[in-house]
Amino acid sequence: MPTDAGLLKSLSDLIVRDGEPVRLRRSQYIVRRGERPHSLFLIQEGWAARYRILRDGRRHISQFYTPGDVCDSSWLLSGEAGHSVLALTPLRGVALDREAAELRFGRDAEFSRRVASESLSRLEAQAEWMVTLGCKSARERLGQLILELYLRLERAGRAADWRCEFPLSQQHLADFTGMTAVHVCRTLRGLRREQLADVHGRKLSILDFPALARASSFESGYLACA
Amino acid sequence: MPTDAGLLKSLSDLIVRDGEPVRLRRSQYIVRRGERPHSLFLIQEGWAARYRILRDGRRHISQFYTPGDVCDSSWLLSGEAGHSVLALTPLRGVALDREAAELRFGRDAEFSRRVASESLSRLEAQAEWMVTLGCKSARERLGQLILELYLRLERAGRAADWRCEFPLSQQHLADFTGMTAVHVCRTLRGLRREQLADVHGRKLSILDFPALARASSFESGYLACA
DNA sequence: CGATCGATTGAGGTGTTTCAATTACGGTGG
DNA sequence: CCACCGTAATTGAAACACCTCAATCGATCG
Repeated sequence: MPTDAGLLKSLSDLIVRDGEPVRLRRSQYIVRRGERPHSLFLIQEGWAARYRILRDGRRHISQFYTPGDVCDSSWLLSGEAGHSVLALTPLRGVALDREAAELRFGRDAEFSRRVASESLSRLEAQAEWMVTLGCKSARERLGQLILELYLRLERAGRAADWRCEFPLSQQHLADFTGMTAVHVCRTLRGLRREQLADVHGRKLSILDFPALARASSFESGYLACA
Repeated sequence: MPTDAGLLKSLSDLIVRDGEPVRLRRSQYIVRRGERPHSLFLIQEGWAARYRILRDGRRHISQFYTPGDVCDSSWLLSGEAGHSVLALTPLRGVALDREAAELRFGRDAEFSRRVASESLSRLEAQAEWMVTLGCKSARERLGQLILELYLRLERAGRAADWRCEFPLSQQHLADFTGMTAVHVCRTLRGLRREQLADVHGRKLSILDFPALARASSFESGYLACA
Protein backbone atom coordinates (compact mmCIF):
# COMPACT_ATOMS: atom_id res chain seq x y z
CA MET A 1 0.00 0.00 0.00
CA PRO A 2 2.71 2.50 0.79
CA THR A 3 3.27 5.39 -1.52
CA ASP A 4 6.70 4.21 -2.36
CA ALA A 5 9.14 7.00 -2.98
CA GLY A 6 11.92 4.61 -3.94
CA LEU A 7 9.98 2.78 -6.56
CA LEU A 8 8.59 6.00 -7.87
CA LYS A 9 12.01 7.49 -8.41
CA SER A 10 13.09 4.37 -10.26
CA LEU A 11 10.08 4.53 -12.48
CA SER A 12 10.03 8.23 -13.19
CA ASP A 13 12.06 8.03 -16.36
CA LEU A 14 9.76 5.39 -17.75
CA ILE A 15 6.97 7.87 -18.22
CA VAL A 16 5.78 7.47 -21.74
CA ARG A 17 7.45 9.97 -24.02
CA ASP A 18 5.39 13.10 -23.91
CA GLY A 19 4.45 12.67 -20.25
CA GLU A 20 0.99 13.93 -21.04
CA PRO A 21 -1.37 13.21 -18.16
CA VAL A 22 -3.80 10.38 -18.78
CA ARG A 23 -7.40 10.90 -17.76
CA LEU A 24 -10.09 8.34 -17.11
CA ARG A 25 -13.73 8.70 -16.28
CA ARG A 26 -15.41 7.18 -13.25
CA SER A 27 -16.25 3.49 -13.79
CA GLN A 28 -13.75 3.11 -16.60
CA TYR A 29 -11.56 0.04 -16.58
CA ILE A 30 -7.83 0.48 -16.18
CA VAL A 31 -7.43 -3.19 -16.90
CA ARG A 32 -9.72 -6.20 -17.07
CA ARG A 33 -8.81 -9.61 -15.68
CA GLY A 34 -7.09 -11.60 -18.40
CA GLU A 35 -5.74 -8.63 -20.33
CA ARG A 36 -2.04 -7.86 -20.70
CA PRO A 37 -1.57 -4.28 -19.62
CA HIS A 38 0.90 -2.36 -21.76
CA SER A 39 1.60 0.25 -19.15
CA LEU A 40 1.54 0.90 -15.44
CA PHE A 41 -0.36 3.83 -14.10
CA LEU A 42 0.88 6.31 -11.55
CA ILE A 43 -2.17 7.91 -9.99
CA GLN A 44 -1.93 11.63 -9.37
CA GLU A 45 -5.58 12.32 -8.71
CA GLY A 46 -8.50 10.06 -7.90
CA TRP A 47 -9.17 6.59 -6.55
CA ALA A 48 -9.27 3.14 -8.10
CA ALA A 49 -10.03 -0.41 -6.96
CA ARG A 50 -8.63 -3.80 -7.86
CA TYR A 51 -11.12 -6.64 -7.60
CA ARG A 52 -12.16 -10.12 -8.58
CA ILE A 53 -15.63 -11.40 -9.36
CA LEU A 54 -16.49 -15.05 -8.80
CA ARG A 55 -18.64 -16.89 -11.29
CA ASP A 56 -21.76 -16.47 -9.19
CA GLY A 57 -21.31 -12.74 -8.90
CA ARG A 58 -19.67 -12.35 -5.52
CA ARG A 59 -17.13 -9.55 -5.70
CA HIS A 60 -14.08 -8.92 -3.58
CA ILE A 61 -12.01 -5.76 -3.72
CA SER A 62 -8.43 -6.67 -2.87
CA GLN A 63 -6.92 -3.21 -3.06
CA PHE A 64 -7.77 0.47 -3.16
CA TYR A 65 -5.42 2.80 -5.01
CA THR A 66 -5.16 6.40 -3.87
CA PRO A 67 -3.14 9.34 -5.19
CA GLY A 68 0.56 8.51 -5.30
CA ASP A 69 0.03 4.78 -5.77
CA VAL A 70 1.44 2.89 -8.71
CA CYS A 71 -1.13 0.65 -10.27
CA ASP A 72 0.10 -2.03 -10.40
CA SER A 73 3.62 -3.25 -9.89
CA SER A 74 2.53 -6.84 -10.46
CA TRP A 75 2.19 -5.93 -14.13
CA LEU A 76 5.95 -5.67 -14.34
CA LEU A 77 5.93 -9.37 -14.98
CA SER A 78 4.57 -10.12 -18.37
CA GLY A 79 1.42 -12.16 -18.25
CA GLU A 80 -2.24 -11.61 -17.77
CA ALA A 81 -3.66 -9.43 -15.06
CA GLY A 82 -5.25 -11.59 -12.38
CA HIS A 83 -7.58 -8.83 -11.21
CA SER A 84 -9.58 -6.11 -12.85
CA VAL A 85 -8.91 -2.51 -11.90
CA LEU A 86 -11.60 0.13 -12.09
CA ALA A 87 -11.62 3.90 -11.65
CA LEU A 88 -13.83 4.79 -8.67
CA THR A 89 -13.61 8.51 -9.43
CA PRO A 90 -12.38 10.53 -12.36
CA LEU A 91 -8.70 9.73 -12.56
CA ARG A 92 -5.60 11.62 -13.60
CA GLY A 93 -2.13 10.12 -13.79
CA VAL A 94 0.76 9.21 -15.99
CA ALA A 95 1.44 6.01 -17.87
CA LEU A 96 4.69 4.14 -17.36
CA ASP A 97 6.12 1.96 -20.08
CA ARG A 98 5.65 -1.59 -18.87
CA GLU A 99 7.85 -3.20 -21.45
CA ALA A 100 10.73 -0.82 -20.85
CA ALA A 101 10.44 -1.58 -17.16
CA GLU A 102 10.45 -5.30 -17.76
CA LEU A 103 13.55 -4.95 -19.91
CA ARG A 104 15.29 -3.11 -17.16
CA PHE A 105 14.47 -5.96 -14.85
CA GLY A 106 17.50 -8.14 -14.33
CA ARG A 107 19.80 -5.55 -15.91
CA ASP A 108 19.53 -2.56 -13.60
CA ALA A 109 20.37 -3.86 -10.15
CA GLU A 110 19.17 -0.81 -8.25
CA PHE A 111 15.87 -0.85 -10.09
CA SER A 112 15.31 -4.53 -9.43
CA ARG A 113 16.16 -4.08 -5.79
CA ARG A 114 13.55 -1.39 -5.49
CA VAL A 115 10.89 -3.47 -7.14
CA ALA A 116 11.74 -6.42 -4.93
CA SER A 117 11.75 -4.27 -1.86
CA GLU A 118 8.42 -2.72 -2.62
CA SER A 119 6.86 -6.08 -3.47
CA LEU A 120 8.03 -7.48 -0.17
CA SER A 121 6.56 -4.66 1.84
CA ARG A 122 3.32 -4.87 -0.09
CA LEU A 123 3.31 -8.54 0.78
CA GLU A 124 3.50 -7.64 4.45
CA ALA A 125 0.62 -5.22 4.18
CA GLN A 126 -1.49 -7.77 2.40
CA ALA A 127 -0.66 -10.42 4.97
CA GLU A 128 -1.96 -8.04 7.60
CA TRP A 129 -5.26 -7.95 5.76
CA MET A 130 -5.35 -11.72 5.57
CA VAL A 131 -5.09 -11.71 9.35
CA THR A 132 -7.80 -9.10 9.58
CA LEU A 133 -10.20 -10.84 7.21
CA GLY A 134 -9.40 -14.14 8.85
CA CYS A 135 -10.12 -13.29 12.44
CA LYS A 136 -11.49 -9.85 13.12
CA SER A 137 -15.11 -8.77 13.52
CA ALA A 138 -16.97 -6.64 11.00
CA ARG A 139 -16.49 -3.53 13.12
CA GLU A 140 -12.76 -4.13 13.48
CA ARG A 141 -12.35 -4.69 9.75
CA LEU A 142 -14.23 -1.55 8.86
CA GLY A 143 -12.36 0.49 11.45
CA GLN A 144 -9.03 -0.75 10.20
CA LEU A 145 -9.85 0.11 6.62
CA ILE A 146 -10.85 3.61 7.59
CA LEU A 147 -7.69 4.11 9.62
CA GLU A 148 -5.43 2.74 6.92
CA LEU A 149 -6.95 4.89 4.20
CA TYR A 150 -6.73 7.99 6.33
CA LEU A 151 -3.07 7.40 7.17
CA ARG A 152 -2.18 6.71 3.57
CA LEU A 153 -3.90 9.87 2.42
CA GLU A 154 -2.26 11.85 5.16
CA ARG A 155 1.16 10.63 4.10
CA ALA A 156 0.36 11.62 0.54
CA GLY A 157 -0.56 15.10 1.74
CA ARG A 158 -4.23 14.57 1.00
CA ALA A 159 -5.51 14.56 4.54
CA ALA A 160 -5.07 16.51 7.72
CA ASP A 161 -6.93 17.29 10.94
CA TRP A 162 -8.50 13.83 10.88
CA ARG A 163 -10.55 14.67 7.80
CA CYS A 164 -10.34 13.72 4.17
CA GLU A 165 -12.21 13.05 0.98
CA PHE A 166 -13.76 9.61 0.94
CA PRO A 167 -15.37 8.65 -2.35
CA LEU A 168 -16.11 5.02 -1.46
CA SER A 169 -19.70 3.81 -1.31
CA GLN A 170 -20.86 1.46 1.40
CA GLN A 171 -20.88 -1.25 -1.25
CA HIS A 172 -17.18 -0.66 -1.87
CA LEU A 173 -16.43 -0.88 1.82
CA ALA A 174 -18.49 -4.04 2.00
CA ASP A 175 -16.71 -5.69 -0.91
CA PHE A 176 -13.33 -5.01 0.62
CA THR A 177 -14.08 -5.99 4.20
CA GLY A 178 -16.19 -9.02 3.32
CA MET A 179 -19.48 -7.71 4.62
CA THR A 180 -22.86 -6.68 3.24
CA ALA A 181 -23.59 -3.09 2.32
CA VAL A 182 -26.47 -3.21 4.77
CA HIS A 183 -24.22 -4.35 7.56
CA VAL A 184 -21.65 -1.70 6.65
CA CYS A 185 -24.39 0.86 7.06
CA ARG A 186 -25.31 -0.37 10.52
CA THR A 187 -21.69 -0.69 11.57
CA LEU A 188 -20.88 2.84 10.42
CA ARG A 189 -23.84 4.08 12.38
CA GLY A 190 -22.35 2.36 15.42
CA LEU A 191 -18.98 4.07 14.90
CA ARG A 192 -20.71 7.41 14.51
CA ARG A 193 -22.92 6.95 17.57
CA GLU A 194 -19.87 6.16 19.66
CA GLN A 195 -18.00 9.18 18.35
CA LEU A 196 -15.22 7.17 16.76
CA ALA A 197 -15.54 8.09 13.11
CA ASP A 198 -17.99 9.63 10.72
CA VAL A 199 -18.26 8.55 7.11
CA HIS A 200 -20.81 10.62 5.37
CA GLY A 201 -21.32 12.29 2.04
CA ARG A 202 -17.97 11.49 0.42
CA LYS A 203 -16.16 12.77 3.50
CA LEU A 204 -14.45 10.95 6.32
CA SER A 205 -13.67 12.32 9.72
CA ILE A 206 -11.96 10.41 12.44
CA LEU A 207 -13.36 11.64 15.72
CA ASP A 208 -11.21 9.69 18.17
CA PHE A 209 -8.14 8.09 16.64
CA PRO A 210 -6.87 6.22 19.71
CA ALA A 211 -10.28 4.83 20.53
CA LEU A 212 -10.93 3.80 16.95
CA ALA A 213 -7.52 2.15 16.72
CA ARG A 214 -8.28 0.24 19.90
CA ALA A 215 -11.72 -0.78 18.70
CA SER A 216 -10.14 -2.05 15.49
CA SER A 217 -7.22 -3.92 17.09
CA PHE A 218 -5.20 -1.75 14.74
CA GLU A 219 -1.43 -2.05 14.59
CA SER A 220 -0.11 0.45 12.14
CA GLY A 221 3.32 -1.12 11.74
CA TYR A 222 2.49 -2.78 8.47
CA LEU A 223 2.03 0.58 6.75
CA ALA A 224 5.72 1.38 7.02
CA CYS A 225 7.29 2.59 3.83
CA ALA A 226 9.47 0.26 1.80
CA MET B 1 3.47 -20.44 -2.39
CA PRO B 2 5.14 -21.95 -5.41
CA THR B 3 8.25 -23.96 -4.91
CA ASP B 4 10.31 -21.48 -6.79
CA ALA B 5 13.06 -23.06 -8.82
CA GLY B 6 14.40 -19.69 -9.93
CA LEU B 7 14.76 -18.25 -6.50
CA LEU B 8 16.18 -21.47 -5.21
CA LYS B 9 18.90 -21.50 -7.78
CA SER B 10 19.81 -17.94 -6.89
CA LEU B 11 20.00 -18.82 -3.25
CA SER B 12 21.77 -22.12 -3.47
CA ASP B 13 25.22 -20.66 -3.08
CA LEU B 14 24.18 -18.83 0.05
CA ILE B 15 23.94 -22.02 2.02
CA VAL B 16 25.92 -21.49 5.16
CA ARG B 17 29.44 -22.83 4.78
CA ASP B 18 29.31 -26.42 5.78
CA GLY B 19 25.83 -26.97 4.38
CA GLU B 20 25.04 -29.21 7.31
CA PRO B 21 21.31 -29.88 7.52
CA VAL B 22 19.50 -28.01 10.25
CA ARG B 23 16.99 -29.93 12.32
CA LEU B 24 14.17 -28.63 14.47
CA ARG B 25 11.70 -30.37 16.71
CA ARG B 26 7.96 -30.09 16.43
CA SER B 27 6.63 -26.87 18.06
CA GLN B 28 9.99 -25.15 17.89
CA TYR B 29 10.08 -21.56 16.72
CA ILE B 30 11.91 -20.75 13.51
CA VAL B 31 11.41 -17.10 14.29
CA ARG B 32 9.29 -15.08 16.68
CA ARG B 33 7.52 -11.88 15.74
CA GLY B 34 9.84 -8.97 16.42
CA GLU B 35 13.08 -10.89 16.04
CA ARG B 36 15.60 -10.24 13.30
CA PRO B 37 16.26 -13.56 11.63
CA HIS B 38 19.89 -14.11 10.68
CA SER B 39 19.15 -16.74 8.10
CA LEU B 40 16.48 -18.00 5.77
CA PHE B 41 15.46 -21.61 5.90
CA LEU B 42 14.99 -23.91 2.94
CA ILE B 43 12.72 -26.73 4.09
CA GLN B 44 13.66 -30.17 2.87
CA GLU B 45 11.45 -32.19 5.15
CA GLY B 46 8.48 -31.26 7.33
CA TRP B 47 5.87 -28.53 7.62
CA ALA B 48 5.81 -25.10 9.25
CA ALA B 49 3.31 -22.30 9.74
CA ARG B 50 3.59 -18.52 9.77
CA TYR B 51 1.08 -16.82 12.05
CA ARG B 52 0.07 -13.78 14.05
CA ILE B 53 -1.60 -13.68 17.43
CA LEU B 54 -3.75 -10.72 18.38
CA ARG B 55 -3.60 -9.33 21.86
CA ASP B 56 -6.74 -11.14 22.94
CA GLY B 57 -5.43 -14.48 21.77
CA ARG B 58 -7.03 -14.86 18.38
CA ARG B 59 -4.59 -16.54 16.04
CA HIS B 60 -4.39 -16.44 12.28
CA ILE B 61 -2.09 -18.60 10.21
CA SER B 62 -1.16 -16.69 7.09
CA GLN B 63 0.98 -19.33 5.44
CA PHE B 64 1.88 -22.99 5.52
CA TYR B 65 5.37 -24.01 4.45
CA THR B 66 5.87 -27.44 2.92
CA PRO B 67 8.98 -29.21 1.65
CA GLY B 68 10.75 -27.16 -1.00
CA ASP B 69 9.54 -23.81 0.35
CA VAL B 70 11.90 -21.06 1.38
CA CYS B 71 10.99 -19.62 4.71
CA ASP B 72 10.80 -16.69 4.32
CA SER B 73 11.85 -14.42 1.53
CA SER B 74 10.45 -11.40 3.35
CA TRP B 75 13.43 -11.69 5.70
CA LEU B 76 15.69 -10.59 2.87
CA LEU B 77 14.88 -7.06 3.91
CA SER B 78 16.51 -6.25 7.16
CA GLY B 79 14.07 -5.48 9.89
CA GLU B 80 11.93 -7.38 12.31
CA ALA B 81 9.85 -10.35 11.36
CA GLY B 82 6.19 -9.39 11.30
CA HIS B 83 4.99 -12.94 11.90
CA SER B 84 6.13 -15.86 13.97
CA VAL B 85 7.00 -19.12 12.25
CA LEU B 86 6.61 -22.45 13.99
CA ALA B 87 7.56 -26.00 13.09
CA LEU B 88 4.43 -28.12 12.83
CA THR B 89 6.39 -31.34 12.48
CA PRO B 90 10.04 -32.26 12.96
CA LEU B 91 11.87 -30.21 10.38
CA ARG B 92 14.97 -30.70 8.29
CA GLY B 93 16.43 -28.07 5.98
CA VAL B 94 19.35 -25.83 5.25
CA ALA B 95 20.07 -22.31 6.41
CA LEU B 96 20.75 -19.54 3.93
CA ASP B 97 22.84 -16.56 4.88
CA ARG B 98 20.45 -13.65 5.14
CA GLU B 99 23.03 -10.94 5.31
CA ALA B 100 24.95 -12.23 2.31
CA ALA B 101 21.68 -12.23 0.40
CA GLU B 102 20.88 -8.70 1.45
CA LEU B 103 24.31 -7.55 0.34
CA ARG B 104 23.78 -9.09 -3.03
CA PHE B 105 20.61 -7.07 -3.29
CA GLY B 106 21.24 -4.00 -5.39
CA ARG B 107 24.47 -5.45 -6.80
CA ASP B 108 23.35 -8.58 -8.56
CA ALA B 109 20.52 -7.54 -10.85
CA GLU B 110 19.57 -11.07 -11.81
CA PHE B 111 19.29 -12.03 -8.17
CA SER B 112 17.08 -9.07 -7.38
CA ARG B 113 14.93 -9.83 -10.38
CA ARG B 114 14.34 -13.32 -9.10
CA VAL B 115 13.45 -12.11 -5.65
CA ALA B 116 11.10 -9.53 -7.09
CA SER B 117 9.56 -12.03 -9.42
CA GLU B 118 8.94 -14.53 -6.69
CA SER B 119 7.53 -11.85 -4.36
CA LEU B 120 5.16 -10.73 -7.06
CA SER B 121 3.83 -14.21 -7.66
CA ARG B 122 3.52 -14.80 -3.96
CA LEU B 123 1.56 -11.57 -3.84
CA GLU B 124 -0.85 -12.98 -6.41
CA ALA B 125 -1.33 -16.15 -4.43
CA GLN B 126 -1.96 -14.20 -1.28
CA ALA B 127 -4.42 -11.93 -3.03
CA GLU B 128 -6.32 -15.03 -4.05
CA TRP B 129 -6.62 -15.93 -0.40
CA MET B 130 -7.82 -12.43 0.43
CA VAL B 131 -10.60 -13.02 -2.06
CA THR B 132 -11.32 -16.41 -0.57
CA LEU B 133 -11.36 -15.21 3.03
CA GLY B 134 -13.35 -12.19 1.98
CA CYS B 135 -16.20 -13.85 0.21
CA LYS B 136 -16.27 -17.61 0.26
CA SER B 137 -18.13 -19.92 2.63
CA ALA B 138 -16.42 -22.08 5.21
CA ARG B 139 -16.74 -25.15 3.04
CA GLU B 140 -15.25 -23.39 0.04
CA ARG B 141 -12.34 -22.08 2.08
CA LEU B 142 -11.58 -25.46 3.54
CA GLY B 143 -11.87 -27.15 0.17
CA GLN B 144 -9.57 -24.63 -1.43
CA LEU B 145 -6.93 -25.08 1.24
CA ILE B 146 -7.01 -28.85 0.81
CA LEU B 147 -6.72 -28.56 -2.95
CA GLU B 148 -3.90 -26.05 -2.81
CA LEU B 149 -1.86 -28.08 -0.35
CA TYR B 150 -2.32 -31.24 -2.35
CA LEU B 151 -1.24 -29.59 -5.59
CA ARG B 152 1.79 -28.01 -3.96
CA LEU B 153 2.87 -31.32 -2.48
CA GLU B 154 2.29 -33.07 -5.76
CA ARG B 155 4.49 -30.57 -7.54
CA ALA B 156 7.17 -31.13 -4.94
CA GLY B 157 6.96 -34.86 -5.55
CA ARG B 158 5.40 -35.50 -2.17
CA ALA B 159 1.96 -36.57 -3.34
CA ALA B 160 0.43 -38.80 -5.96
CA ASP B 161 -2.78 -40.72 -6.61
CA TRP B 162 -4.75 -38.06 -4.74
CA ARG B 163 -3.20 -38.98 -1.43
CA CYS B 164 -0.60 -37.41 0.76
CA GLU B 165 0.65 -36.86 4.27
CA PHE B 166 -1.34 -34.22 6.09
CA PRO B 167 0.03 -33.30 9.50
CA LEU B 168 -2.31 -30.36 10.15
CA SER B 169 -4.77 -30.50 13.05
CA GLN B 170 -8.30 -29.19 12.69
CA GLN B 171 -7.19 -26.23 14.79
CA HIS B 172 -4.53 -25.40 12.20
CA LEU B 173 -7.06 -25.60 9.41
CA ALA B 174 -9.38 -23.40 11.43
CA ASP B 175 -6.77 -20.77 12.12
CA PHE B 176 -5.90 -20.50 8.45
CA THR B 177 -9.40 -20.48 7.03
CA GLY B 178 -10.89 -18.26 9.68
CA MET B 179 -13.22 -20.81 11.22
CA THR B 180 -13.59 -22.66 14.50
CA ALA B 181 -12.02 -26.07 15.03
CA VAL B 182 -15.50 -27.34 15.80
CA HIS B 183 -16.84 -26.06 12.53
CA VAL B 184 -13.86 -27.48 10.65
CA CYS B 185 -14.76 -30.84 12.08
CA ARG B 186 -18.35 -30.61 10.91
CA THR B 187 -17.34 -29.29 7.52
CA LEU B 188 -14.81 -32.07 6.99
CA ARG B 189 -17.50 -34.56 7.86
CA GLY B 190 -19.63 -33.02 5.14
CA LEU B 191 -16.84 -33.34 2.57
CA ARG B 192 -16.31 -36.95 3.57
CA ARG B 193 -19.99 -37.83 3.49
CA GLU B 194 -20.25 -36.42 0.00
CA GLN B 195 -17.20 -38.34 -1.15
CA LEU B 196 -15.20 -35.24 -2.00
CA ALA B 197 -12.22 -35.56 0.30
CA ASP B 198 -11.16 -37.41 3.39
CA VAL B 199 -8.88 -35.86 5.99
CA HIS B 200 -8.19 -38.35 8.65
CA GLY B 201 -5.28 -39.48 10.79
CA ARG B 202 -2.51 -37.31 9.34
CA LYS B 203 -3.50 -38.40 5.85
CA LEU B 204 -5.40 -36.62 3.12
CA SER B 205 -7.14 -38.23 0.21
CA ILE B 206 -9.00 -36.35 -2.45
CA LEU B 207 -11.86 -38.54 -3.58
CA ASP B 208 -13.27 -36.42 -6.39
CA PHE B 209 -11.02 -33.64 -7.55
CA PRO B 210 -13.36 -32.01 -10.10
CA ALA B 211 -16.29 -32.04 -7.72
CA LEU B 212 -14.21 -30.67 -4.86
CA ALA B 213 -12.79 -27.96 -7.09
CA ARG B 214 -16.31 -27.00 -8.10
CA ALA B 215 -17.56 -27.03 -4.53
CA SER B 216 -14.67 -24.75 -3.57
CA SER B 217 -15.01 -22.31 -6.48
CA PHE B 218 -11.38 -23.19 -6.98
CA GLU B 219 -9.35 -21.58 -9.75
CA SER B 220 -5.89 -23.00 -9.71
CA GLY B 221 -4.31 -20.30 -11.86
CA TYR B 222 -2.79 -18.49 -8.92
CA LEU B 223 -0.54 -21.44 -8.11
CA ALA B 224 1.49 -20.95 -11.27
CA CYS B 225 5.22 -20.94 -10.77
CA ALA B 226 7.10 -17.66 -10.74
C1' DC C 1 -38.66 17.61 -12.22
C1' DG C 2 -38.47 12.79 -12.70
C1' DA C 3 -34.96 9.35 -12.66
C1' DT C 4 -31.33 7.01 -10.71
C1' DC C 5 -28.26 5.56 -7.36
C1' DG C 6 -26.90 5.15 -2.70
C1' DA C 7 -28.19 5.19 2.23
C1' DT C 8 -31.22 3.61 5.74
C1' DT C 9 -34.46 0.81 8.39
C1' DG C 10 -37.10 -3.46 9.70
C1' DA C 11 -38.10 -8.32 10.16
C1' DG C 12 -36.78 -12.76 9.76
C1' DG C 13 -33.42 -16.44 8.54
C1' DT C 14 -28.86 -18.93 8.56
C1' DG C 15 -24.11 -19.97 8.95
C1' DT C 16 -21.08 -20.10 12.28
C1' DT C 17 -19.66 -19.68 17.09
C1' DT C 18 -19.60 -20.83 21.92
C1' DC C 19 -19.57 -23.74 25.63
C1' DA C 20 -19.41 -28.08 27.54
C1' DA C 21 -19.21 -32.87 27.59
C1' DT C 22 -17.75 -37.16 25.50
C1' DT C 23 -15.02 -40.14 22.74
C1' DA C 24 -11.04 -41.63 20.11
C1' DC C 25 -6.18 -41.65 19.42
C1' DG C 26 -0.92 -41.94 20.00
C1' DG C 27 2.56 -42.23 22.78
C1' DT C 28 4.98 -43.64 27.28
C1' DG C 29 6.14 -46.32 31.07
C1' DG C 30 5.33 -50.21 33.82
C1' DC D 1 0.71 -56.11 26.63
C1' DC D 2 -1.95 -53.12 29.25
C1' DA D 3 -2.80 -48.81 31.93
C1' DC D 4 -2.24 -44.37 31.67
C1' DC D 5 -1.91 -39.76 29.94
C1' DG D 6 -2.36 -35.67 27.12
C1' DT D 7 -3.97 -34.11 22.83
C1' DA D 8 -7.14 -34.00 19.18
C1' DA D 9 -11.65 -35.18 17.23
C1' DT D 10 -16.50 -35.40 17.73
C1' DT D 11 -21.24 -34.36 19.15
C1' DG D 12 -25.22 -31.52 20.99
C1' DA D 13 -27.68 -27.41 22.27
C1' DA D 14 -28.12 -22.69 22.52
C1' DA D 15 -26.64 -17.97 21.22
C1' DC D 16 -25.03 -14.53 18.12
C1' DA D 17 -23.12 -12.05 14.27
C1' DC D 18 -24.20 -11.23 10.05
C1' DC D 19 -27.11 -11.93 5.90
C1' DT D 20 -31.26 -11.61 2.91
C1' DC D 21 -35.07 -9.51 1.19
C1' DA D 22 -37.85 -5.70 0.68
C1' DA D 23 -39.42 -1.24 1.34
C1' DT D 24 -38.54 3.62 2.21
C1' DC D 25 -35.97 7.69 2.12
C1' DG D 26 -32.62 10.92 0.40
C1' DA D 27 -29.49 13.14 -2.63
C1' DT D 28 -27.53 14.15 -7.03
C1' DC D 29 -28.01 15.22 -11.90
C1' DG D 30 -29.40 15.66 -16.57
